[in-house]
Amino acid sequence: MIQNGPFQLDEFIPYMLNRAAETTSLDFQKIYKDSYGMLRTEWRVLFHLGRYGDLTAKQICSMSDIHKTKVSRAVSKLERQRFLQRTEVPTDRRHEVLSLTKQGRSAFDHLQSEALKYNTTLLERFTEDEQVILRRCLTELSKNK
Amino acid sequence: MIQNGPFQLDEFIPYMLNRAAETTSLDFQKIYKDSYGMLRTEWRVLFHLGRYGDLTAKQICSMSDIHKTKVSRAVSKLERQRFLQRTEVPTDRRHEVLSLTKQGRSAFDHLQSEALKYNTTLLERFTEDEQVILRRCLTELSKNK
DNA sequence: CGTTGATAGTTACAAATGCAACAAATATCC
DNA sequence: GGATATTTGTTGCATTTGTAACTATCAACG
Repeated sequence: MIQNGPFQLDEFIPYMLNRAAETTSLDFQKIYKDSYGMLRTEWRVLFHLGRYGDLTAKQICSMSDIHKTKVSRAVSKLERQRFLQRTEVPTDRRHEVLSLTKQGRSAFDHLQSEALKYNTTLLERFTEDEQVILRRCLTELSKNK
Repeated sequence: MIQNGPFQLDEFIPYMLNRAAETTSLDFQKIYKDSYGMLRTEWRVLFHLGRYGDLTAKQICSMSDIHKTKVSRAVSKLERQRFLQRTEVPTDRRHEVLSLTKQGRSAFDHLQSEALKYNTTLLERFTEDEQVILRRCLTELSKNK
């Protein structure tokens, strides 16, 4: 009952990307969810702060393309759980610089090493050349033309 | 304030996959949302039926890894909008075979050609070899180990 | 100044989702 | 046959999300 034509659903790139993203994200989610009760957005905010240093919410939004309401809520929860703290910028009180607490830094260090391990298991199925191409394609596809 | 070490957040595969998936899915979503008021899951269910012919909800779940409650709700809405119809299987009345109506087939034909066009614009940035590798990687990464 | 417009971030409300419990039909095993 | 388990699909409820409206601060321009 397979239809004819050149197009195949299983080769539709947005669909393939979604499946791969869901499979790998849900898999890795177990780690930060079980260890720290974090949701995906919280993990990403933590990771941006750990990776790039202190940032404002706005900067995280721009870098990640996560919507500002999601970032706002993730920041609130991470603050409540003492993973980060806010500091008002005196020169412009609309901004708040976010920085990891000691506890947040420790969680990041742990999760970063877990992420590294997980990334390695994902990539070891591919050759070095394939890994380079995959990364290039994904970076390209993330750009909104 | 960039940290040291081999690992880079922007090379974390689940993160890169999610960004690429969101960018492309939201982009293509405009088409089926504006034309038919469909949500992502509804579009996917429609596409499975159009591509693979009549299926039960269970089969769609297995093929797509979409949760059965999401499929159940998408099927209800597609039925309400007359894009598909259910037929009880006499030999096993737990199953219901889903099939596209004339209207559902017409929507599928339209959206399939739009999807083909969109897919082409996504892939034309890459060489033939890169496309093959990308597809292989995504298929591989969709498997749960 | 003072009005207007832009920016950072929060919140209210409706919609979508995930989980667990559920109903109904069938399969299994004694 | 009959108790129990399994499968298919739906529903209730709590959580998460998206949109739009909102507050508060700053910028621009007369």
